[in-house]
Amino acid sequence: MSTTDKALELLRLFTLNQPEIGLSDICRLAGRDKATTFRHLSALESSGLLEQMADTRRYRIGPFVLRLAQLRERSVPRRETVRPVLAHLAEVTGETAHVSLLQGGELVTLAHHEPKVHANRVVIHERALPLHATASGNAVLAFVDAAQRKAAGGDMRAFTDHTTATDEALDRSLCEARRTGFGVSNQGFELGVIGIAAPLFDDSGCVAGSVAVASVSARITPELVALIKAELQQAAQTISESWGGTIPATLTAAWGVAGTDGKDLR
Amino acid sequence: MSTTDKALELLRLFTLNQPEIGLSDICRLAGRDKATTFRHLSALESSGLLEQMADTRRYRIGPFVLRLAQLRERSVPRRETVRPVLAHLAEVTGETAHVSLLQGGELVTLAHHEPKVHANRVVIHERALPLHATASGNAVLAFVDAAQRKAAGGDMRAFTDHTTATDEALDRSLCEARRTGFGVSNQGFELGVIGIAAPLFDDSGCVAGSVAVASVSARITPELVALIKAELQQAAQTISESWGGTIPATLTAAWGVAGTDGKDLR
DNA sequence: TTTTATCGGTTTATTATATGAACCATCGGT
DNA sequence: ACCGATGGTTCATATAATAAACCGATAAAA
Repeated sequence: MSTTDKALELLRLFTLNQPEIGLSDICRLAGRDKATTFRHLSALESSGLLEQMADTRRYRIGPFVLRLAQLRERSVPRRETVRPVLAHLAEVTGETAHVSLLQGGELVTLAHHEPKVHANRVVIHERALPLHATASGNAVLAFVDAAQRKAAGGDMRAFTDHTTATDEALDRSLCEARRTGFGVSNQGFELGVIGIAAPLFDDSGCVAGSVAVASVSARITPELVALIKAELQQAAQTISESWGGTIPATLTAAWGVAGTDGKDLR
Repeated sequence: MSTTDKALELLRLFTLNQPEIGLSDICRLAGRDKATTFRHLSALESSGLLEQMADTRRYRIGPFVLRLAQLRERSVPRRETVRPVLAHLAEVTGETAHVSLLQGGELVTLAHHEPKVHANRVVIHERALPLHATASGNAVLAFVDAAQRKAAGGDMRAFTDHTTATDEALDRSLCEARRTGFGVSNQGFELGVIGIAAPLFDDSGCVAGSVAVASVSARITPELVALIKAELQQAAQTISESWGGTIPATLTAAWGVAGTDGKDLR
């Protein structure tokens, strides 16, 4: 591991709970020598990545990161960060993958990718997705606050016989989504289509959208569901990170324990 | 210079005009060896400060900066970053210093600092400052867009005989502010008080407020004005940087040529 | 087709830099 | 005065950074 790596690792020690840390604490947390750590900190400080408070001598994240973040936000469109992830998702699952963004209470599709392997595949519409009837919508609703959840309950049109068109049915579905960490829609939006979705988070710390795989129901097997869920986890992780967000601990926990329990889907 | 410094310097090469750079270009821009630069870039990439685009192999600012920036914004209140700067400003000039924020067309005082040396000093009011009549207001107005400038022209109350209370007078004053890089109010808000102010910029790239020194007019000398201007330059630089902004080139140029021309103030 | 130039990346002997035990100065509490 | 923290510094030693040369791929030029 290079010295630069070691120095940059120190940045990870700063968190919302502990945004300012002194030299000795940093040494303890990093398990490193004091002289070395001091040099690392000095380097980070001289670059503006860290700054030292004059009075307490503690260190905290410096102003330079703001400039870098601004540059990142202006130069890297979200659609582009998502594209390679969707391509991978579609390829390994053999199904259609898409990412949607929660904008003003609506779920709009940001990008999608269709697999090459199958002749019959799910085609993504460009209009807004109904929150109550889709896997993506459920994945998002399961993690928004009560106000937004309630707002979504206003218009619950039944697209098929399977649509969760009542408040009770939707609540059950969301509860399940929170338990497993995935939103699922078994032909609730379109007959013959099963969707599985994971929520996405951005730098605001809130749900920003979802990544989903829409499969042809005839092809679904427990193994495929397990594969899709595993890949969705990975994809949600990657995309959220590239948006400056983090997957909440409750969600990773849900993913951890849920395992491969897609037997009841068939 | 440490290796970490050298690696982190590379981050400065990325700009809005050139947000993505390839290895060879980075070498040229930094004037460094290719192998070395590659190692530096790899280190920055593995930490998430940079990322490499899979297709073009070029590098750009990575997602990790978003997390750091979020942390910075949440944990470092603007008032606190300003306090030590104001203390220094008040001490070396012997006059009252304050920072104001442009919020919704109003100029509100964020923090102020009074010197110990003088018995008679300027006391800062807590209510919003009039944009047309104060040095702070002029410093800000000189760098906002036409729409905001026009909006400020709506209410131009005359606080003293010296207030720039007409559109023409204000325009002249703003023109002068753009030329010298400082907003000045000679007893325009309060009799016996001369204010000198410099604009502040944040990560949005726009004027975010101003830093100002309010002096008792009886004490003003050309030397004091020169000192105040020099210190204000420094302060504006420091504060803007800590807010993720940069002083525009036009402003540094104005500061550069204007020099010490406070003779007409007395 | 061959040639040439450029790209991103890798190897390796040499050299400069990072490392950490011991040390210093300072502070707050007993 | 002492004790145990703190942040910071020194210097012989060990380790990691360096840069010339090299590799393979790609693309335009001859």
